[in-house]
Amino acid sequence: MNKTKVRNLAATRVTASTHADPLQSLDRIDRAILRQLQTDASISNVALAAKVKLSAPACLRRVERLKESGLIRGVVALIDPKAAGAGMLVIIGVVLDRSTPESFAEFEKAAQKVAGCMECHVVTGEFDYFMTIRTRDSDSFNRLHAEQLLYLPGVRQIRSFMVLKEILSTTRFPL
Amino acid sequence: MNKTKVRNLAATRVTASTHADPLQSLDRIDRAILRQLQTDASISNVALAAKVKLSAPACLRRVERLKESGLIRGVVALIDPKAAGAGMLVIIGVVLDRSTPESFAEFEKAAQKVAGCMECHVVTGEFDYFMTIRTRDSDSFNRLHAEQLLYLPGVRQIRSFMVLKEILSTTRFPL
DNA sequence: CTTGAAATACTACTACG
DNA sequence: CGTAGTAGTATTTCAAG
Repeated sequence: MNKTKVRNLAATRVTASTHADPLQSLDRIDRAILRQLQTDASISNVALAAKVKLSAPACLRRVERLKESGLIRGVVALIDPKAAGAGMLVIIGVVLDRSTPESFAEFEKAAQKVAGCMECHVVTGEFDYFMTIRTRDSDSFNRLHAEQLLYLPGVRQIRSFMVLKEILSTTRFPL
Repeated sequence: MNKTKVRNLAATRVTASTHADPLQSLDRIDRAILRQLQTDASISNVALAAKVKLSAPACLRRVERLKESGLIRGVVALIDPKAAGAGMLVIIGVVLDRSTPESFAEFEKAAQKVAGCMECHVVTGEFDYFMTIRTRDSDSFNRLHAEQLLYLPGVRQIRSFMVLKEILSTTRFPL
């Protein structure tokens, strides 16, 4: 009885507050669901329900609540880069010529169109941007570098850090 | 009839060769499937089949083949970091004291245990490693920095690049 | 080796207690 | 939240290209 009350409260808080720390308002079961779905979301709802020791409808309701609350941003298939012929990863530090809003906007617009660009972030420190780019091999990166990166607008300097070994690369979020 | 021949060839190559460029051996339908699943894998198989203009069983077989071939590494739920109370992203460049195998191994082992560490790569250039870490805010990062990062084994220097704005962050692979 | 149609088994989903 | 019932889906079988 009391147990039920606590669960409802927890579930309500999720949908209510998107800010603060929504993670704190998740109970043990919600966390177990998120952990599982972050690892393998192709699991069926009944199997998931069994894992978290819940009935199927109750489990489904929680999953849908987590999606609607925005905590689960989406469910996607991950492609193995190496198998897809893009085993090379390069991290790029970019310094712009001028630090004007126009300069930044122009660069960002162009950067998103760079083939294989997976990430692009504005950062503090000695660089203006960090980008990560997936490509096939050093030849293809060299081509990309010469044909696209060097022509990005307003760029003063580009420093490339070739990734020799990927120790860790996860989409999983610690709960 | 020629069309069928090409498709068969394509499908065979996928399961056969994991190297080379498996993407080249995928036909139009496989690419459409991958594009869709990378965007939203929560779609039902019948809906996916309709999108790629195929019968449900045929579509399901292709999806399973793509999984078995390793091209689809997995299907996962993505959590919104901000909603999960980890809206801050920091990129860290690490320089080790000594460049010995033991030194690298020890660091890598410890780095994977850092709370919120999403990526860790060995790189060429002025750094030995790049790591990306998700955390709540500057306070929590400062704590992490003082309590964990500074105690990573064999570290000579750590340079932090705070991410001010995430322009692009995708798991989607260009096909 | 693939495709699509039909049949079966299972699952998601709804209504209700 | 759980139980029971319904609708829809995944999955297998099989015949055909």
